[in-house]
Formats: sequence, structure tokens, C-alpha cells
Amino acid sequence: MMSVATDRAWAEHALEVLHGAGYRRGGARTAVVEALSRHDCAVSALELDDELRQRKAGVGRASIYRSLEQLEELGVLKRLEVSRGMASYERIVQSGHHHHHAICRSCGRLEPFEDPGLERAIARVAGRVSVDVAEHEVVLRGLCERCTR
Amino acid sequence: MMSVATDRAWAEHALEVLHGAGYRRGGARTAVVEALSRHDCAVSALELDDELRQRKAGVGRASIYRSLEQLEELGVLKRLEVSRGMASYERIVQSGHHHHHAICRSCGRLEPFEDPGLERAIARVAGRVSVDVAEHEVVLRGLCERCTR
DNA sequence: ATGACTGCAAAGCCTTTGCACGCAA
DNA sequence: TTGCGTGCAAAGGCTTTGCAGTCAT
Repeated sequence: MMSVATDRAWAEHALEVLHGAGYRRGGARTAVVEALSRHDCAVSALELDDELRQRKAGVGRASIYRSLEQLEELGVLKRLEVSRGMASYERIVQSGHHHHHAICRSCGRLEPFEDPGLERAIARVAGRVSVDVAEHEVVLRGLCERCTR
Repeated sequence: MMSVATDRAWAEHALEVLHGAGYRRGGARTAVVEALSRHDCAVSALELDDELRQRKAGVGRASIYRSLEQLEELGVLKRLEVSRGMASYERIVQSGHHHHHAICRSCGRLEPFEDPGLERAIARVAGRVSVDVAEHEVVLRGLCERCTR
């Protein structure tokens, strides 16, 4: 399972899609896309806010939420409901490759995993429901090794 | 797939577990358990609140949240993060039988489904992660038939 | 009688919205 | 120049907490 420090390809793709949708290349949106491109796994809006503030990007919290919403709507970002009352976001890579998450119910740590068999099972089920399935998410919950002891 | 109007067995089990954990048989908790036992699928705290208010149960919103938290902790209730910023709760039946959800991203309608193959795939994956998996959830998102047209 | 349980109201937290200014096109 | 984009502050919505009265044991 490869992982890149910064997914420049995704960032460029995202900016292109934004532009194609008629959005202008504002500083805030670009900063949000760039911040997201540095994360392989789920990040929350507040984490991005912290990050951008540390980099003194001068991006308002509202702009972060607005950008995330647009990116999600355009299908380049996936919104996840994983932690208690807080959404997380994750890049959607063009290759179609993606992972799911095991979450420690004690410390909240996220462990990503991927499994072709699981994906096949989901694809089969998706064909049987009346919803036209566009995406899915699987979450495993329990205690991580550290919290078990 | 059978479905009962009111899962009295679950309700009694839940009350018993509560009692066993040292909780007293207060009116609010009993009302919440009874309300939950009438739902086969995910309900939000606010929906339960509406329901109980209509029945003039005189149960405060805070008590509903407190009861839900206790029931979840005792393992008789499952908390789901399905809709935007709002949690839902679902009974955990002793038979181990359970379903997952397909959600319309437009109208929010939930369609439950179950699939043994999917469960097997999840069981396999659960053995490979470092988290000691106690439960899991699968969510399919897309547009329902009504919202597609 | 004692301490858990509860309702009410207030506070918290994440997220969204309103608004005036600034900037991309 | 036009009106989209943005930051700030205020408002929203769900959830949690504080507190004093009530009730189970």
C-alpha cells in the first residue's frame, strides 16, 4: 500500500475540477486543497484549521468549511462521519483505490485498511438496494492494542 | 427478515442489563428503552424526544441522551454516525442478527439491508487489523429511486 | 434517609450563515 | 468594473453539563 507525502496529482485535479465548475482560484480554496493533499487519511475541518493557522495561511474557518463542501459536492473529496459529532474528509483518488477505517473507541486513533474481498461484497450488495450507490464507508470499532492493556 | 412491532425481549434484556450494572429503574430510562424497542431501524435522539413528548411521557431531553449513552456503553444499543451532525441509535439484538444502511444523500431516507457475504468479508478483515473489533457499520450512500427522477 | 435520577436551563462544540471588504477575471 | 470569494463575528443545531428537586431503594 503506497502512500505519498503530498498528492500533487490529486491537488491539481481538484483545482481543475473546481475551475471547471466555475469557481475562481481564490487563495483560501487553494490553501485548503493543498492542505488536504498532504493527508492520506481522514482529517477534520478543525484539524485543517489548526494546520493552516500554524502556517499563517490567513484562511478563515468559514472558508475551510465552504471549500470542503464544494469539494465534496464535486466528487473529489469524501466526507466521513466517524468521530463523535465531527466530520472528517478524505481525498478521492482517481485510481479508485481507497481504504476504510478501524477506530479505537477509547483513544479515537484511526487505522486504515483495505480489502478487495470486502469491496467485492459491497459491490454485490450495492446492486441489490434501491439506492443508486455512489459511495460507501465501512467502520470497524473496538479497542486498539495500546488501549486494551 | 422478520420484524416485530415492539421488541419486548430486547426491552426486558436492556432493563435487566441496566439493573445489573447498578442503575435504578427510573421512569425516564424505562421510557427511553420502551421507545427504542418500538424501532427496528436507526432513530435519532431528537426523534425519540419528539415521540416521548407526543406521548406526554414527561421525559427531559437530557435524560434521553444520558440513557442512550448508558445503553450504548452496556452494549445493548449501537450508536451510528449516519446523518449530517446527528447520531442515530439502534438496538443490538442478542441473536447477533443485524443490518446495515443505504442512505439517500438527497432526502436522507434510510434503507436497511443485510447480507451474509458482507458479514463474512468484514469478519475476515476484522481479524487483520490491530484493533480488537467489537462492532462495525457499513453505509452505502447515493440517491434513492424517488430522488433520482 | 440517602444518594441516584431527572427536568430544566445554560453552556459547549462543530458547523453554517450574514455581511462588508477584497480580489480574480 | 463586476460579482464571486473571503474573513470575521454571530447565529444554529445537536449534545452535554450544572443544579436543585424528586424518587427509588
